Amino acid sequence: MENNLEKYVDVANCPVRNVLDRFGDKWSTLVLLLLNEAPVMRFNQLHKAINGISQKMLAVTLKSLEGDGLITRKQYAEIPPRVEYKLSTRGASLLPHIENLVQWANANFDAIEESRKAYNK
Amino acid sequence: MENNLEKYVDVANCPVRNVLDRFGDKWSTLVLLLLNEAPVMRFNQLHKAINGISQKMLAVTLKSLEGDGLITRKQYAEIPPRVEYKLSTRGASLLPHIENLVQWANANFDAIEESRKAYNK
DNA sequence: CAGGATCCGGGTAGATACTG
DNA sequence: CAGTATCTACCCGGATCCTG
Repeated sequence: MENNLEKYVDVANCPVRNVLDRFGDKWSTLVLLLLNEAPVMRFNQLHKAINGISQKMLAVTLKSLEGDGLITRKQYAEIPPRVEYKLSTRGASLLPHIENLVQWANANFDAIEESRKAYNK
Repeated sequence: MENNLEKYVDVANCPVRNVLDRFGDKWSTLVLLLLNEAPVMRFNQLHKAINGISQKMLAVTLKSLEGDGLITRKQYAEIPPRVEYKLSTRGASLLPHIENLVQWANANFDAIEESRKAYNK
């Protein structure tokens, strides 16, 4: 049993953590879910759709997702510039799992809220 | 379509985010995965098993998980004190989804690493 | 339009010391 | 053993301004 747990022990080098950290951040899942609803989206479209995100964080998030190959970025040589983001195959393969979590969260939200209240009372 | 996205828009009041934030943190998933491997675990057992976590953060994480009803805490009136943590039914219902993510992460880790290298070059 | 650069404040994790 | 208390440092995110 002790050995069984070793695989989780080394947080720094854990591949799971390394990957999960990416969409455990504040905005990544949101972007992925949005890109799953539309075929492509532009920067400002995402910016408007995600209430509260700053330009900076959207840019950072998109870069991170692009760097991981979860989304693709297509830039058109036009003026004004146009950039389209879409889910990659890899990103699409991740999405069902995220949606499962979303469903679980929705299904358990009320109960969890009650637990929290009872706990903090 | 615009309306379709509204549900993700309000980050502050989003139930999904509200729930996902809890185990999107640094340690929660790790604790849940560990508690899934053993029937019960004590504080120091977890502390040793999770390399790098501080007492404080373990305590905070356990409280949060207990507050959400994902784990249960059982304290024995002994000296020295003994406290056992175990997965609750609710926590157990969440775990399959986490494990799916873990599998996905493991399956895609190498490819993602390559993407990152290529991207940062 | 799609970002980049910079500056700044607050929260959060970590270290350390202490306790029932 | 199983935590709490306090203090500090750092990082992340937001705001603002600027640009190809």
